[in-house]
Amino acid sequence: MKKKIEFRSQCPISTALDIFGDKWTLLVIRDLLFNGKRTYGEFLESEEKIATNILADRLSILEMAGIISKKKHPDSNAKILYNLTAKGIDLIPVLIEIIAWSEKYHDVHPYAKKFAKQLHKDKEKVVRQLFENFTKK
Amino acid sequence: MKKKIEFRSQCPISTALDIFGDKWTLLVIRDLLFNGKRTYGEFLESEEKIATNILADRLSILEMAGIISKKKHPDSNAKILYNLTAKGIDLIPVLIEIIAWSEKYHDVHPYAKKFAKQLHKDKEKVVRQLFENFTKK
DNA sequence: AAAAGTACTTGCAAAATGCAAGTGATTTCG
DNA sequence: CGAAATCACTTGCATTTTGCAAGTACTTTT
Repeated sequence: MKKKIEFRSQCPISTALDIFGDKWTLLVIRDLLFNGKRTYGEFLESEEKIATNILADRLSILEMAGIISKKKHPDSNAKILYNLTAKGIDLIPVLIEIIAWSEKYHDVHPYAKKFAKQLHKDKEKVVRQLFENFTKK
Repeated sequence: MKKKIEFRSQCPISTALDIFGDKWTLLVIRDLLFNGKRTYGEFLESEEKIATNILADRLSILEMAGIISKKKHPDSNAKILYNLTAKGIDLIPVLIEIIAWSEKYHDVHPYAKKFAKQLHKDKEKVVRQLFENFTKK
Protein backbone atom coordinates (compact mmCIF):
# COMPACT_ATOMS: atom_id res chain seq x y z
CA MET A 1 0.00 0.00 0.00
CA LYS A 2 2.29 2.76 -1.16
CA LYS A 3 0.73 4.31 -4.22
CA LYS A 4 1.92 7.86 -4.65
CA ILE A 5 -0.31 10.88 -4.99
CA GLU A 6 -1.20 11.95 -8.53
CA PHE A 7 -1.61 15.68 -9.08
CA ARG A 8 -4.25 16.64 -11.62
CA SER A 9 -2.76 20.03 -12.38
CA GLN A 10 -0.35 22.60 -11.02
CA CYS A 11 -3.16 24.63 -9.49
CA PRO A 12 -2.43 24.98 -5.77
CA ILE A 13 -6.05 24.32 -4.81
CA SER A 14 -6.29 21.26 -7.01
CA THR A 15 -2.99 19.99 -5.60
CA ALA A 16 -4.19 20.51 -2.04
CA LEU A 17 -7.38 18.62 -2.83
CA ASP A 18 -5.38 15.78 -4.32
CA ILE A 19 -3.96 15.36 -0.82
CA PHE A 20 -6.84 16.16 1.53
CA GLY A 21 -9.88 16.38 -0.75
CA ASP A 22 -12.08 13.86 1.00
CA LYS A 23 -14.30 13.59 4.04
CA TRP A 24 -11.71 12.22 6.47
CA THR A 25 -8.18 13.52 6.01
CA LEU A 26 -8.73 16.95 7.53
CA LEU A 27 -10.52 15.36 10.48
CA VAL A 28 -7.33 13.49 11.34
CA ILE A 29 -5.43 16.76 11.15
CA ARG A 30 -8.12 18.41 13.28
CA ASP A 31 -7.63 15.73 15.92
CA LEU A 32 -3.89 16.27 15.89
CA LEU A 33 -4.18 20.06 16.01
CA PHE A 34 -7.07 20.66 18.35
CA ASN A 35 -7.77 17.48 20.25
CA GLY A 36 -4.32 16.32 21.26
CA LYS A 37 -4.70 12.95 19.60
CA ARG A 38 -1.53 11.16 18.61
CA THR A 39 -2.24 7.43 18.24
CA TYR A 40 -4.22 5.23 15.89
CA GLY A 41 -6.60 4.21 18.64
CA GLU A 42 -7.29 7.83 19.56
CA PHE A 43 -8.18 8.75 15.99
CA LEU A 44 -10.65 5.85 15.91
CA GLU A 45 -12.49 7.24 18.92
CA SER A 46 -13.61 10.48 17.24
CA GLU A 47 -17.33 10.97 17.04
CA GLU A 48 -17.48 10.72 13.23
CA LYS A 49 -16.34 7.09 13.50
CA ILE A 50 -13.76 6.61 10.79
CA ALA A 51 -13.35 3.00 9.61
CA THR A 52 -10.06 1.31 10.51
CA ASN A 53 -9.01 0.67 6.91
CA ILE A 54 -9.78 4.24 5.87
CA LEU A 55 -7.78 5.59 8.80
CA ALA A 56 -4.79 3.43 7.88
CA ASP A 57 -5.05 4.62 4.29
CA ARG A 58 -5.25 8.30 5.22
CA LEU A 59 -2.39 8.09 7.68
CA SER A 60 -0.22 6.61 4.95
CA ILE A 61 -1.26 9.35 2.51
CA LEU A 62 -0.53 12.05 5.09
CA GLU A 63 2.85 10.52 5.75
CA MET A 64 3.66 10.31 2.04
CA ALA A 65 2.60 13.93 1.64
CA GLY A 66 4.98 14.92 4.43
CA ILE A 67 2.21 16.24 6.67
CA ILE A 68 2.68 13.81 9.52
CA SER A 69 5.47 11.53 10.67
CA LYS A 70 5.60 8.45 12.85
CA LYS A 71 7.78 7.89 15.83
CA LYS A 72 7.87 5.35 18.60
CA HIS A 73 5.78 5.92 21.67
CA PRO A 74 7.93 6.48 24.78
CA ASP A 75 5.65 4.28 26.92
CA SER A 76 5.26 1.23 24.70
CA ASN A 77 6.56 -0.50 21.60
CA ALA A 78 3.01 -1.53 20.69
CA LYS A 79 2.01 2.10 20.27
CA ILE A 80 3.02 4.54 17.56
CA LEU A 81 3.00 8.30 17.92
CA TYR A 82 1.84 10.34 14.95
CA ASN A 83 2.86 13.95 14.83
CA LEU A 84 2.56 16.91 12.53
CA THR A 85 5.52 18.07 10.49
CA ALA A 86 6.10 21.76 9.72
CA LYS A 87 3.97 21.23 6.60
CA GLY A 88 1.18 19.87 8.76
CA ILE A 89 1.44 22.63 11.34
CA ASP A 90 1.17 25.13 8.50
CA LEU A 91 -2.36 23.88 7.88
CA ILE A 92 -3.48 25.74 11.02
CA PRO A 93 -4.69 28.81 9.09
CA VAL A 94 -6.64 26.62 6.66
CA LEU A 95 -8.44 24.82 9.48
CA ILE A 96 -9.02 28.11 11.31
CA GLU A 97 -10.73 29.66 8.28
CA ILE A 98 -12.85 26.56 7.75
CA ILE A 99 -13.96 26.70 11.38
CA ALA A 100 -14.76 30.41 11.15
CA TRP A 101 -16.77 29.95 7.96
CA SER A 102 -18.59 26.85 9.08
CA GLU A 103 -19.51 28.25 12.47
CA LYS A 104 -20.97 31.32 10.79
CA TYR A 105 -23.38 29.32 8.66
CA HIS A 106 -24.07 26.07 10.47
CA ASP A 107 -25.28 24.72 13.74
CA VAL A 108 -22.19 23.62 15.64
CA HIS A 109 -21.18 22.48 19.09
CA PRO A 110 -21.26 25.10 21.85
CA TYR A 111 -17.49 24.83 22.33
CA ALA A 112 -17.02 25.43 18.62
CA LYS A 113 -19.09 28.59 18.98
CA LYS A 114 -16.96 29.66 21.90
CA PHE A 115 -13.80 29.04 19.89
CA ALA A 116 -15.23 31.02 16.97
CA LYS A 117 -15.91 33.90 19.33
CA GLN A 118 -12.24 33.95 20.29
CA LEU A 119 -11.37 33.95 16.61
CA HIS A 120 -13.64 36.88 16.07
CA LYS A 121 -12.01 38.80 18.87
CA ASP A 122 -8.38 38.14 17.94
CA LYS A 123 -7.73 35.59 15.23
CA GLU A 124 -4.03 36.39 15.00
CA LYS A 125 -3.55 35.60 18.66
CA VAL A 126 -5.36 32.26 18.46
CA VAL A 127 -3.34 31.27 15.41
CA ARG A 128 -0.10 32.38 17.02
CA GLN A 129 -0.80 30.38 20.16
CA LEU A 130 -1.62 27.28 18.16
CA PHE A 131 1.65 27.61 16.27
CA GLU A 132 3.54 28.08 19.51
CA ASN A 133 1.92 24.96 20.91
CA PHE A 134 3.31 22.88 18.10
CA THR A 135 6.66 24.46 17.48
CA LYS A 136 7.91 24.55 21.05
CA LYS A 137 8.00 20.76 21.36
CA MET B 1 -31.62 14.21 -7.69
CA LYS B 2 -32.33 16.19 -4.54
CA LYS B 3 -30.88 14.25 -1.65
CA LYS B 4 -30.07 16.52 1.23
CA ILE B 5 -26.72 16.77 2.94
CA GLU B 6 -26.22 14.60 6.03
CA PHE B 7 -24.01 16.07 8.73
CA ARG B 8 -21.93 13.55 10.63
CA SER B 9 -21.48 15.71 13.71
CA GLN B 10 -21.72 19.27 14.90
CA CYS B 11 -18.01 19.84 14.46
CA PRO B 12 -17.58 22.82 12.14
CA ILE B 13 -14.79 21.14 10.19
CA SER B 14 -16.74 17.92 9.77
CA THR B 15 -19.78 19.90 8.67
CA ALA B 16 -17.74 21.84 6.13
CA LEU B 17 -16.33 18.58 4.77
CA ASP B 18 -19.83 17.13 4.48
CA ILE B 19 -20.42 19.92 1.96
CA PHE B 20 -17.13 20.33 0.11
CA GLY B 21 -15.04 17.36 1.27
CA ASP B 22 -14.24 15.91 -2.14
CA LYS B 23 -11.88 16.52 -5.03
CA TRP B 24 -14.17 18.72 -7.13
CA THR B 25 -16.44 21.05 -5.17
CA LEU B 26 -13.81 23.60 -4.20
CA LEU B 27 -12.55 23.65 -7.79
CA VAL B 28 -15.96 24.91 -8.91
CA ILE B 29 -15.80 27.59 -6.24
CA ARG B 30 -12.25 28.40 -7.34
CA ASP B 31 -13.48 28.91 -10.88
CA LEU B 32 -16.25 31.21 -9.68
CA LEU B 33 -13.94 33.19 -7.41
CA PHE B 34 -10.73 33.46 -9.36
CA ASN B 35 -11.46 32.57 -12.96
CA GLY B 36 -14.65 34.46 -13.68
CA LYS B 37 -16.53 31.32 -14.71
CA ARG B 38 -20.29 31.43 -14.41
CA THR B 39 -21.79 28.78 -16.71
CA TYR B 40 -21.90 24.99 -16.85
CA GLY B 41 -19.90 24.94 -20.06
CA GLU B 42 -17.19 27.13 -18.56
CA PHE B 43 -16.78 24.84 -15.55
CA LEU B 44 -16.37 21.89 -17.90
CA GLU B 45 -13.44 23.58 -19.63
CA SER B 46 -11.17 23.67 -16.57
CA GLU B 47 -7.92 21.82 -16.92
CA GLU B 48 -8.77 19.16 -14.32
CA LYS B 49 -11.59 17.96 -16.61
CA ILE B 50 -14.55 17.33 -14.35
CA ALA B 51 -17.09 14.82 -15.72
CA THR B 52 -20.48 16.25 -16.71
CA ASN B 53 -22.47 14.16 -14.25
CA ILE B 54 -20.16 15.03 -11.38
CA LEU B 55 -20.41 18.71 -12.22
CA ALA B 56 -24.21 18.55 -12.26
CA ASP B 57 -24.17 16.77 -8.92
CA ARG B 58 -21.79 19.25 -7.28
CA LEU B 59 -23.71 22.26 -8.58
CA SER B 60 -26.88 20.89 -7.05
CA ILE B 61 -25.11 20.25 -3.74
CA LEU B 62 -23.66 23.76 -3.73
CA GLU B 63 -27.08 25.17 -4.44
CA MET B 64 -28.69 23.12 -1.67
CA ALA B 65 -25.99 24.26 0.71
CA GLY B 66 -26.75 27.88 -0.16
CA ILE B 67 -23.28 28.54 -1.57
CA ILE B 68 -24.32 29.29 -5.12
CA SER B 69 -27.56 30.28 -6.83
CA LYS B 70 -28.84 30.07 -10.37
CA LYS B 71 -30.24 32.86 -12.45
CA LYS B 72 -31.04 33.28 -16.09
CA HIS B 73 -28.37 34.45 -18.44
CA PRO B 74 -29.10 37.91 -19.86
CA ASP B 75 -27.93 36.85 -23.33
CA SER B 76 -29.71 33.54 -23.80
CA ASN B 77 -32.41 31.29 -22.41
CA ALA B 78 -30.28 28.28 -23.17
CA LYS B 79 -27.64 29.43 -20.70
CA ILE B 80 -27.79 29.60 -16.92
CA LEU B 81 -25.67 31.85 -14.76
CA TYR B 82 -24.30 30.45 -11.53
CA ASN B 83 -23.22 32.89 -8.89
CA LEU B 84 -21.89 32.86 -5.38
CA THR B 85 -24.12 33.78 -2.47
CA ALA B 86 -22.77 35.59 0.61
CA LYS B 87 -22.03 32.16 2.09
CA GLY B 88 -20.03 31.30 -1.01
CA ILE B 89 -18.17 34.60 -1.07
CA ASP B 90 -17.23 34.00 2.57
CA LEU B 91 -15.19 31.02 1.44
CA ILE B 92 -12.57 33.45 0.07
CA PRO B 93 -10.36 33.24 3.20
CA VAL B 94 -10.50 29.43 3.13
CA LEU B 95 -9.37 29.31 -0.49
CA ILE B 96 -6.72 31.94 0.15
CA GLU B 97 -5.18 29.93 2.97
CA ILE B 98 -5.25 26.77 0.90
CA ILE B 99 -3.44 28.58 -1.91
CA ALA B 100 -0.86 30.02 0.46
CA TRP B 101 -0.19 26.63 2.05
CA SER B 102 -0.13 24.69 -1.17
CA GLU B 103 2.13 27.14 -2.96
CA LYS B 104 4.59 26.95 -0.08
CA TYR B 105 4.99 23.19 -0.35
CA HIS B 106 4.20 22.21 -3.92
CA ASP B 107 5.21 22.90 -7.46
CA VAL B 108 2.53 25.19 -8.86
CA HIS B 109 1.87 27.35 -11.91
CA PRO B 110 3.96 30.50 -12.25
CA TYR B 111 0.87 32.69 -11.95
CA ALA B 112 -0.03 30.89 -8.72
CA LYS B 113 3.45 31.71 -7.42
CA LYS B 114 2.94 35.32 -8.38
CA PHE B 115 -0.40 35.38 -6.63
CA ALA B 116 1.15 33.83 -3.52
CA LYS B 117 3.78 36.54 -3.54
CA GLN B 118 1.06 39.16 -3.39
CA LEU B 119 -0.48 37.27 -0.50
CA HIS B 120 2.83 37.30 1.28
CA LYS B 121 3.16 41.02 0.80
CA ASP B 122 -0.34 42.02 1.86
CA LYS B 123 -2.86 39.25 2.37
CA GLU B 124 -5.50 41.53 3.88
CA LYS B 125 -5.47 43.69 0.79
CA VAL B 126 -5.85 40.78 -1.61
CA VAL B 127 -8.72 39.36 0.43
CA ARG B 128 -10.39 42.75 0.68
CA GLN B 129 -10.18 43.29 -3.06
CA LEU B 130 -11.66 39.88 -3.76
CA PHE B 131 -14.55 40.60 -1.43
CA GLU B 132 -15.10 43.96 -3.09
CA ASN B 133 -15.16 42.29 -6.47
CA PHE B 134 -18.03 40.09 -5.43
CA THR B 135 -20.03 42.37 -3.20
CA LYS B 136 -20.19 45.41 -5.46
CA LYS B 137 -22.28 43.62 -8.11
C1' DA C 1 -35.27 23.69 -41.53
C1' DA C 2 -30.88 21.83 -40.17
C1' DA C 3 -26.97 22.17 -37.41
C1' DA C 4 -24.81 23.64 -33.36
C1' DG C 5 -24.82 25.03 -28.53
C1' DT C 6 -26.27 24.49 -23.75
C1' DA C 7 -27.38 22.09 -19.62
C1' DC C 8 -27.96 18.43 -18.26
C1' DT C 9 -29.33 12.72 -17.72
C1' DT C 10 -28.46 7.81 -18.32
C1' DG C 11 -26.01 3.41 -18.31
C1' DC C 12 -22.37 0.91 -17.03
C1' DA C 13 -17.57 -0.25 -15.56
C1' DA C 14 -14.07 0.92 -12.17
C1' DA C 15 -12.65 2.75 -7.93
C1' DA C 16 -13.42 4.21 -3.22
C1' DT C 17 -15.85 3.57 1.02
C1' DG C 18 -17.89 1.12 4.95
C1' DC C 19 -18.42 -2.78 7.84
C1' DA C 20 -17.10 -6.95 10.20
C1' DA C 21 -13.80 -10.00 11.14
C1' DG C 22 -9.06 -11.45 11.40
C1' DT C 23 -3.79 -11.02 12.20
C1' DG C 24 0.49 -10.51 14.51
C1' DA C 25 3.11 -8.14 17.62
C1' DT C 26 3.33 -6.09 22.34
C1' DT C 27 1.79 -5.55 27.12
C1' DT C 28 -0.90 -6.35 31.18
C1' DC C 29 -2.86 -9.37 34.62
C1' DG C 30 -3.36 -13.40 37.67
C1' DC D 1 4.95 -17.77 33.22
C1' DG D 2 0.73 -18.11 30.42
C1' DA D 3 -3.70 -16.18 29.07
C1' DA D 4 -6.16 -12.26 27.98
C1' DA D 5 -6.18 -7.65 26.47
C1' DT D 6 -4.26 -3.86 23.72
C1' DC D 7 -2.51 -1.97 19.62
C1' DA D 8 -1.92 -1.02 14.80
C1' DC D 9 -3.17 -2.50 11.28
C1' DT D 10 -5.08 -6.01 7.02
C1' DT D 11 -8.53 -8.66 4.52
C1' DG D 12 -12.90 -9.77 2.30
C1' DC D 13 -16.93 -8.32 0.59
C1' DA D 14 -21.18 -5.41 -0.09
C1' DT D 15 -22.48 -0.69 -1.03
C1' DT D 16 -21.65 3.81 -2.76
C1' DT D 17 -19.28 7.08 -5.53
C1' DT D 18 -16.71 8.23 -9.54
C1' DG D 19 -15.50 8.34 -14.40
C1' DC D 20 -16.46 7.79 -19.15
C1' DA D 21 -19.32 7.73 -23.24
C1' DA D 22 -23.46 8.44 -25.14
C1' DG D 23 -27.97 10.37 -25.27
C1' DT D 24 -31.80 13.97 -24.47
C1' DA D 25 -34.41 18.17 -24.58
C1' DC D 26 -34.47 22.78 -25.22
C1' DT D 27 -32.60 27.12 -27.42
C1' DT D 28 -29.91 29.62 -30.76
C1' DT D 29 -27.49 30.25 -34.94
C1' DT D 30 -27.06 29.71 -39.94
